[in-house]
Amino acid sequence: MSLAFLINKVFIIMKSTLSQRTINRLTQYYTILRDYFKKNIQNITSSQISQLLDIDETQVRKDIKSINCKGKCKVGYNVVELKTIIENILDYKVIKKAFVIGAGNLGVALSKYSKFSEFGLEIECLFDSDNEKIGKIIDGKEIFDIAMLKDKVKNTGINIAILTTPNKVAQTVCNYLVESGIKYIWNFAPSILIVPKNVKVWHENIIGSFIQFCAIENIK
Amino acid sequence: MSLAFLINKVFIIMKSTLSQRTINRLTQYYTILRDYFKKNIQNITSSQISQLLDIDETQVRKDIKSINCKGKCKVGYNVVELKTIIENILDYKVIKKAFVIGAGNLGVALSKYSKFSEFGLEIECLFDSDNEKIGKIIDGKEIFDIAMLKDKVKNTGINIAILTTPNKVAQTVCNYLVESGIKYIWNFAPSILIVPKNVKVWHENIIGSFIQFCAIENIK
DNA sequence: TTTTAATAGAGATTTTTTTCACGAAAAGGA
DNA sequence: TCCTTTTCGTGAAAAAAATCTCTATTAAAA
Repeated sequence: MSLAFLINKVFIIMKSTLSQRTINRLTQYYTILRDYFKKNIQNITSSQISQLLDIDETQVRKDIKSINCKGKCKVGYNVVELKTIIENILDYKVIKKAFVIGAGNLGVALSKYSKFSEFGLEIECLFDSDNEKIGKIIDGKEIFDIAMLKDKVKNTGINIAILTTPNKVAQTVCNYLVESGIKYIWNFAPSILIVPKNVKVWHENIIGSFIQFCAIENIK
Repeated sequence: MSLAFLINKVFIIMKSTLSQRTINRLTQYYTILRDYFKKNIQNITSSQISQLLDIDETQVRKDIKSINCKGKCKVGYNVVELKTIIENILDYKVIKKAFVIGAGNLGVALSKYSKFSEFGLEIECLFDSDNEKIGKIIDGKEIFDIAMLKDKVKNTGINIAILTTPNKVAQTVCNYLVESGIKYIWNFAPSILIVPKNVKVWHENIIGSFIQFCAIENIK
């Protein structure tokens, strides 16, 4: 049993015991850590994180403890160490290739978004059904006929799709994605998709998120 | 004391007692209700919602109870009624005007996104500092010099900004937004913004959201 | 060297959220 | 009309999460 195997095993065990909420907060901490890292700041305290995110100090310490990162009294946590641990636990550096489905405004914007690669997400290519769009190149990524998806899945082994089609065709396209072998769907359409148990959907309900913001802050 | 006033008061009281989690789930229920409404389905049961969203049945009923919507045994909830109540509580139909800051790919995509208006969000115009972009029209909305923001805030009374600038200038631009009178910032840059207490920020950390998806589903 | 102040860590407590279990209502068939 | 089944409604229990309190550590000042 190699060391790498053991370490990987530890990570798997740890990640599985983290609650969704903790994972969410870790991504928030990570944002700050990137920033501190860029500014060459070496240490960060739980109260600094706490103030920036409006999260209880003890909560921050508990989260950090839960990923086995040790802090130093009077100093705080080492920025590089904490950042690296979060990267490893949350697989920030593992390359995840995906297809963008729908070459509309959002699909194109996401395909051009260079930040993704910093976080391990690489867009392989786009798919659309519009003949006007098929064949065009977006930032080095070709737009293919959606009919070719099945082959592409087979040839590349990629099983993540970023769904950016209009609402009304979302379920139809989704069914086709499933049929083509896609296992993970990051859905930007504001609709709930029905999929088999072995396919996972993550809803990125942007407008719903804004409505939440308005409701919580009572924006009129 | 008018009826409208009383009703409004009841909504305010109710909204303030709703937890963030409940508000989040209500936006999810709303997505389904829109869909059922379009398909002309008249009733929906807690177990249908529960199955679509993988949320406990009782939880769904408790949430719906918390907004004073009554169901009927053996029938479920009236789709139109429940939809309308959620719309009223979460202000789906209240028009909220906003500025888009940054006319890059994302800023333009959001400005062109026609769905927003269905949910009460209207983009007034865009702002950028790039002379190449200033003066152009995106879907009927002009791109202005960011230096003009202060005046625009004063003239229109709009106090919501959708921040889509690159990370490295986000805090600088944010400071300028605050100075210009913006009170609510919907931030798409993956960085935490420091603002005064009277300004509220809502972080839409898209890539962080994807990382969460990967971590929770253990995508490799 | 000693003292002080800042900060992590850990256990206990409280609060919130979710789930369970059961009663009541009501539609539809016998 | 009565029975059966479905589904809502609700109080109690359980689980999870957040917060509080106190202790231990350690860097830096006295």
